[in-house]
Amino acid sequence: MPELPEVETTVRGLEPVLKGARIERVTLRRADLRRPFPEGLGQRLTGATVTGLGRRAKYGLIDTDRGDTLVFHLGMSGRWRIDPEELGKHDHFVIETAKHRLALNDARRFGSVDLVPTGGLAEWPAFAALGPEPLGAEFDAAHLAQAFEDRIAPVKALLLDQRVVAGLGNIYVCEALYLARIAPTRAAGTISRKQLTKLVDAVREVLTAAIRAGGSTLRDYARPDGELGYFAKEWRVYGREGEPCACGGLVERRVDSGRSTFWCPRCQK
DNA sequence: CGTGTGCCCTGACAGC
DNA sequence: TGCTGTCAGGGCACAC
Repeated sequence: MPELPEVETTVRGLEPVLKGARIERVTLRRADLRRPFPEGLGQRLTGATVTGLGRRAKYGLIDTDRGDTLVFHLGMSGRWRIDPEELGKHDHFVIETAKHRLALNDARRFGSVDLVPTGGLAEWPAFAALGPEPLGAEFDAAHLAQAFEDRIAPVKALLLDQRVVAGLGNIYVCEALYLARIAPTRAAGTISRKQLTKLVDAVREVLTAAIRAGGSTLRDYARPDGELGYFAKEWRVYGREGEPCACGGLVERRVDSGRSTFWCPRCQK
């Protein structure tokens, strides 16, 4: 369930297990995910020591002492399993240290793994065009005003555009728009500065709360059969079609090119 | 360029 | 150990 908070949760779960550890063995159990694994990935990682972990947008970062960063994306169904008792058919990429075995499990294989020079991450093609981190100082009303200027596209579509802001996905965009009382179909360029400020606050609030809730799933992540999912009970509109909103309206759902949007037409304008 | 659509892949459900 | 249809957090190629 990987949007920014889930990737952040994943990275925080991996950190105590990987940081400072030497990678003793790497196993590729198939040739690709969304794309082929990088050439020589196993050799290039084996023997390296993990110096730190991080996150950019929805990508997890594992830095090594060889000057390379392992960049992983969880796609739709990816997750790391820590010390699984046995490997399953979707455990495609396995890293072993002296103490632990980590398996990147991804049933739908929309995820990816890359090895990028740490110093060149910012220029790496997938990162070069990314917008600011939504929890960082660069993401503010002025930034959105510039990104939305003269745009007639629905605000939801622009918030999902990683070039505008990096890390939001379908769920948290719905949630943030709800908190900001902005209709997802609203033409982005017509939103007032005051509402943009509210939207920035809403994005931050939703993500922060989700990361906080994700913290409670860290323990689960550390289990071999770790399942996710305490975030769902905090959703205000996502997955709640037909349920009452606090304003007295009913949550509606619409589908655009196969993707669901949930919102309350009564209080989101 | 901006905008909208469809596809990659597998599994979980609901309904029959 | 049914079957079929629908849906799922992302990202990208492509058409207009």
